[in-house]
Amino acid sequence: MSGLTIGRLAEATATKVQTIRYYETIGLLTPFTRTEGGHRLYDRKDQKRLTFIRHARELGFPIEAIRELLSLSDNPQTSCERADDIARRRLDEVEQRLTRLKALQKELKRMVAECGHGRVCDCRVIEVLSDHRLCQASH
Amino acid sequence: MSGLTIGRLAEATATKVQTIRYYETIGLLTPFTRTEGGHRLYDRKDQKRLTFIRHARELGFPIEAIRELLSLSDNPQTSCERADDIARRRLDEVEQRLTRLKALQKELKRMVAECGHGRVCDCRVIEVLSDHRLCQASH
DNA sequence: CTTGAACCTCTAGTGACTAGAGATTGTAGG
DNA sequence: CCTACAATCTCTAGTCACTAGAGGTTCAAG
Repeated sequence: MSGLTIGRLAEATATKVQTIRYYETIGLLTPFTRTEGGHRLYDRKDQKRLTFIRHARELGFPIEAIRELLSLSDNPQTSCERADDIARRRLDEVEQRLTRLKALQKELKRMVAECGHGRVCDCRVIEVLSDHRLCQASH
Repeated sequence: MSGLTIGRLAEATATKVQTIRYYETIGLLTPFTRTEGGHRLYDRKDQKRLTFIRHARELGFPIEAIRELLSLSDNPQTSCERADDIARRRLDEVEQRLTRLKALQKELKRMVAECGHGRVCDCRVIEVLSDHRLCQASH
């Protein structure tokens, strides 16, 4: 009997069993076959595909982008312009988030640093939250 | 007739009408009264409360944390230790995300930079996604 | 008194999983 | 061959913080 069970595949790719099944329901990853009893069986190709999916997810690509990247990957002769495009868009997003998070970090740091550890009525954390004008960074 | 309608409150706080209603269903913000016909009416205190909520959301505090911060704010004589704690936890989260996003940024930048704009079979984007070992940063 | 904007409630959808119930299958040991 | 029991199956619902829309009612201006 060749093929990995869903449990083994989950182990091999550090993915939860339910997640793998979820990818099947949304049409991202179908097991190459099933046992007579209905258990899923995956082959090496499936495993590679899942690795690709997980890696892209780790980099924060949304499922729909991954769907497109997979279909590009399945057609190696096509131009890689779209892949490039998708990656660049993701990079833009990441950079926007970075900018925002840095502003948040600054503000939170200041709030925490200025808290005198006394009562709520004197608390800088509560005070700043009540009044945006007390913020220095824009967020 | 005193008080703001939901629409005016929405305008004043740059919040969507539905979002304000949502905050009511989860018990975060109740209008101080209603018209005979059932329309919500908000007062200044409600507006301040919503401002607090929105500001905290902008800083990424989850609703449950905001609920607690609000109740602290309503009891100014209590110690601000918890408020401090919540803010510090949020700061930790933000810093963790920053670290991760910086790693993603690095990896995506490299992917995009190394793409030769040719065919998919030679595409660095696709190649890196297929094989995590090609990544330099851990993510 | 009419018009039409603003409001009402209720339900369902988003993204990417995650959790659990209740039933079936696979496999190792006896 | 039988028995445990782990692993798997399907199906449904929950997560978070909204967002969108249907279908109906109220309010304010003219």
